[in-house]
Amino acid sequence: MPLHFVLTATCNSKYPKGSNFYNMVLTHTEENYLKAIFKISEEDGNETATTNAISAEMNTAAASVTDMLRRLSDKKLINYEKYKGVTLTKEGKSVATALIRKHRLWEFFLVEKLHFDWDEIHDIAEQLEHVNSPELVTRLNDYLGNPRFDPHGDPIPDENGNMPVREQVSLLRLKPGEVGKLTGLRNNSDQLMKYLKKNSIGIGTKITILEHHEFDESLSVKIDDKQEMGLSNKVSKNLLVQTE
Amino acid sequence: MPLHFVLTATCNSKYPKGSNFYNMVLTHTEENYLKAIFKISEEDGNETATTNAISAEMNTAAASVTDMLRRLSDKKLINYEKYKGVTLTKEGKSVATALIRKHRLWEFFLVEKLHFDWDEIHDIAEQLEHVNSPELVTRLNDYLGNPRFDPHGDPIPDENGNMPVREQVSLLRLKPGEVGKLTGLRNNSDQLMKYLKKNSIGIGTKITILEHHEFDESLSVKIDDKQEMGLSNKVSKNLLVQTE
DNA sequence: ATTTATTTTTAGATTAATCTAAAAATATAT
DNA sequence: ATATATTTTTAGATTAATCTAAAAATAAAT
Ligand SMILES: [Mn+2]
Ligand SMILES: [Mn+2]
Ligand SMILES: [Mn+2]
Ligand SMILES: [Mn+2]
Repeated sequence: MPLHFVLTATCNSKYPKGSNFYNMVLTHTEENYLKAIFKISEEDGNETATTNAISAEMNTAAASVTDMLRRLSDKKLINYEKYKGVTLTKEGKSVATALIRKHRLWEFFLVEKLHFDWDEIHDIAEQLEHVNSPELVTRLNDYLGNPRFDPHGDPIPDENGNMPVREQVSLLRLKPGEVGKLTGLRNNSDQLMKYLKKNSIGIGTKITILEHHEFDESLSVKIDDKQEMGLSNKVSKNLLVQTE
Repeated sequence: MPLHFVLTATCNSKYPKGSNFYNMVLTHTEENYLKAIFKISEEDGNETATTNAISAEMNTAAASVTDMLRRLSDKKLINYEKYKGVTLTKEGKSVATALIRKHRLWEFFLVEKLHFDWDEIHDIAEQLEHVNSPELVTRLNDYLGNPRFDPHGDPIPDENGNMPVREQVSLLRLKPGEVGKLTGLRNNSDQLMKYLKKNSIGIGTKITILEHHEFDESLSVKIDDKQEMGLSNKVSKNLLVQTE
C-alpha cells in the first residue's frame, strides 16, 4: 500500500584530514554541481554557467546555488564573480571529466557485462560515478577493453580528461539514398531510447534514407536493410549518424 | 499490514517516489550504523549492542550514537530503550544483511573480475555497497555465478538474507598429520592478509600440520605440499579451516 | 532615461550529522 | 550501603545542504 512519503536524506562523506589540493575529497553534492556546470558550459553558446541554469540543472533553488558557488569558489574549483556566472578552473574541469569518465565506464559495464538496456543504466551510473578509487577506474577501464564510447554513443574521457571526437551529423541532413550509422543521440531521453529500442534501433544501426516528406519534415527510412518505417522530424533531428 | 508513519528524508541523489516501508531510502550514515549494530550483535556473547560499542565501531562520539539511535528507533529499524542497548528489528536486520550481501558481492567482483588482491578491496566495497538498485544486485549476482563466499571466506547472504553456514575450526585445533583447507579468517586484518599473501597462503590453500610447539604454542606446517614454515600462535588462531 | 521584469544575492530557518562538556544513570568496588 | 568509576544521555555548538522570502543588481522594454 503506497504511502506518501517525503524523503530527505543527506549523503555526506567525511573530509579526511590532511587532504590537499590534489586529493581533495569532495561531497557528492559538490561533485554534482561541478558536473552540472561542465554540462552547461558544453552546451553550445554558453560562455559561462549562470546561477539559474545551474539551479534548473540541479533542481535546487537559486539561493542554494549561490551558496554552493561560494563554496566551490573557495576551493578554487570555479571562477566566480557575483552576478557574472561561473566557469570551471582547470582543477574543476579535471574533477568533472573524471566523473564523466567514471559515469560512462560504469554505463558501459552495465550494458556489456550485466546486459542492462541503454535506458536503464543512467540512474545507477549516477551513483557509481561517486565511488572514489583511482585504481578501480584503471582496472575497470582495462577490464572493459578501454572503450571510447558509452552505450549512448557519448565519448568516454581518457585518463587525462580528453574526449574522443567524432564526426556525426543529424540524420535529417542526409539525402535520400544516403546511409548513416547511428552513433549517438542529441539528448539522452529515456522516452527516445525506449522508442528506438522498440523499433530495433540502437547504436550501430544502419539507417538508409528513402524519402523526405516536405509537409511535416519527417523521413521514410530503412532499418538495417530490414523493416521500412517513418521517423518524425523530432526523432530524426535527435539521431546522430556517421555517413559511409 | 498498515504502516502509518510519515518520514522525512532528503538525499542529494533522487529518491524514488512511492517509497514505502519496505524500500525506505536511508542515508549512508544510517546504513553504516545498522551494519555496525549487526556486526556487534553477531560477535559472540553480545545480546545487545551498547552505545559505546557502536561508538567504537563507528569512530564517532557516544553522544552522536545516542542521537542516531533515536533516529533509527523512530524509523523502527532498531529496538531501543534508554541505557539498555539496542537490537535490530526484523526490518533493520534485513537492511543490514542486504548491505552485507552487496558488500561481499562487490568484493567478489573486484577480485574475480578486476583481479584486485584480497587486502585491497574492503574500502572500495564500503562505497559500492551503498549503491541502491535491487536490479543491479540481482544481475551482479548472476554475472558472478551466484557466489556463496567472498574473497575473505565470509558468507554472502542470499536474496532473503540467509547466510550459508560452514563448518570451520581454527587451525590450532588440528593435530599433527591432519590437513586443513583455509576457508576463512577470524578477523579480516589487512596485516594478516598481507602476511599470508607474502607466504602464498590464501582461501583454498591446503595446510598440513607438521608439529605443535609447546613453548610458544606455534605450529610447523606445510603449505600446499610445497614450502614448510612456522606459524605463530596468533596467526594460527586466526586461520579457519575445513578438515578432510 | 525611466520603468518594469528578470536574475542573483542576502537573510533567516531547518535538518542531518557531527562534536565537546556537563549531567544523569548504571555498574563496580570498598 | 556508600563511594567511585563507567556508561549513557542531554545540552549547546558547528557545518553542509537545503529552503522561502525579501533585497539588490542587471537586463529588457517602453
Ligand atoms: Mn548517463
Ligand atoms: Mn551515457
Ligand atoms: Mn569487506
Ligand atoms: Mn569480505
